[in-house]
Amino acid sequence: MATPLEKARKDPNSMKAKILKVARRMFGEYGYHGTTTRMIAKEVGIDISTLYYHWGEKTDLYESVILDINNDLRQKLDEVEKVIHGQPLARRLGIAIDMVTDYLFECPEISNLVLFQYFGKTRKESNLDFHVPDFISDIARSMDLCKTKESIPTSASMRVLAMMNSIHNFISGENFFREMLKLKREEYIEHVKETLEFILIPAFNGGSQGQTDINQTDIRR
Amino acid sequence: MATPLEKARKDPNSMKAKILKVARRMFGEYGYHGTTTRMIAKEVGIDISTLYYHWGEKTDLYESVILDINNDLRQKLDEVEKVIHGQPLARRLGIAIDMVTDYLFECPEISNLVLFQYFGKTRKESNLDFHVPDFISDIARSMDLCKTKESIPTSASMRVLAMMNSIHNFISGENFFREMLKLKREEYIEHVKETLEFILIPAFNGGSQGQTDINQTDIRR
DNA sequence: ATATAATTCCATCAAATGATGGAAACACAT
DNA sequence: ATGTGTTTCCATCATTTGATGGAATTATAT
Repeated sequence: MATPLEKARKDPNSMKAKILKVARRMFGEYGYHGTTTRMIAKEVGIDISTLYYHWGEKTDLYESVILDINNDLRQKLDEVEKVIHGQPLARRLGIAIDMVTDYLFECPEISNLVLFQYFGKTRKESNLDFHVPDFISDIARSMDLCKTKESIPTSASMRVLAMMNSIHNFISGENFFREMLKLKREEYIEHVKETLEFILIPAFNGGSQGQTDINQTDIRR
Repeated sequence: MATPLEKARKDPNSMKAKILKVARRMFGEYGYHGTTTRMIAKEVGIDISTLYYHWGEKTDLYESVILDINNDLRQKLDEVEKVIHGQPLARRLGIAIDMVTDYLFECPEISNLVLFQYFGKTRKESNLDFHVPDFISDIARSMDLCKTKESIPTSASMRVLAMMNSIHNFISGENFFREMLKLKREEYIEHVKETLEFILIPAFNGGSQGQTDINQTDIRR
């Protein structure tokens, strides 16, 4: 109950929670430098100083936003893991894509912020942790990419990153891609799921079957 | 020979070209709002007003940067297409991944800016075109996803986007991912190629072979 | 009802930022 | 050398932006 973030999470009707919610969306849309404290305050309908009263500096608010969405995503992935546990791999993947995609389309700011974290720089470097997120190892294990949660091969981490990013890309890029392809929201979502299944399932579900006669070096040279 | 961009491309030693080069990198790293005209000018080693003299408003410079990287990327993809033409599909993919990845690791600002275009918003909306880039249809045809360049199925466009974005992700995310996985640059690049092959080749190279007994609805339900 | 603490807003600051006018410096043809 | 057009920099503006002090308001406990 110490930090503002914990207070916000405890009472979703509190002003802290309202601000956090708006801040998530705004930072997600415009990035750190693209979002001003005034934009957030205006959107919430409060004075800018009220925002500072609750969250302190802009960097602190941003940091809380990052912690918050990481927490939400983690929770969702745990939930998914419980549902797919014990199923055969292809089915696990299919369900996971379905659930995660639906969830992220409801909270697109999560994908936005995750990608900003990965690809963007801030003028003043932040001191947020750079360590391999827990959920990456969890997913890796869930995808049969490794046995124990402790020793994850690098290639397994890379594959999980590729998978997660593919999903985030389509969520974050909805505005751009959907306009480009002239699709309605529902159509787009359906196409996203179809595409993700097309790309991901063969790879993780024994994709080598289709090309056993071609070795790696041969492919590139 | 009319626009500043054309002048800059004509003479790579001109001040316009120098500024453009730095602007590409900076906008790529920090995004539109994260980059100030002063940052660019300082990095070039000129006064800020010299920058304005050559490129006008910040938005104009940014627009030129976007046009420039799209042009470069397009050119590279044409080059790749010529090399892989006529090869069997798996090999085409392998070579394309290899070449494109190498190129983008040399010009990571291209990936950065492409992703910013897709995922980020600017406070004032830009008037840059939203149409399906030509190269998407070219790639689609090259991957046997459609017959003619004119009628591209939506799913084909989606698959091409998924493929391109997967590559961009690893380029743009190098700082974050490489630090996270404690890899040297060369190791990282090699892992990226391996991962991209792992993910992409099975899907486009008849990935259905491994799961012909599982129909779509079955996978998700 | 009154005292105390928590919350909100108004006014304001200092620094950062986009942008420009005009003087100096430079290039170069005649 | 002189004149012309180009390029560069210095000084300066108006806005925007992050941030804060302090008064006013509201909630809460006694």
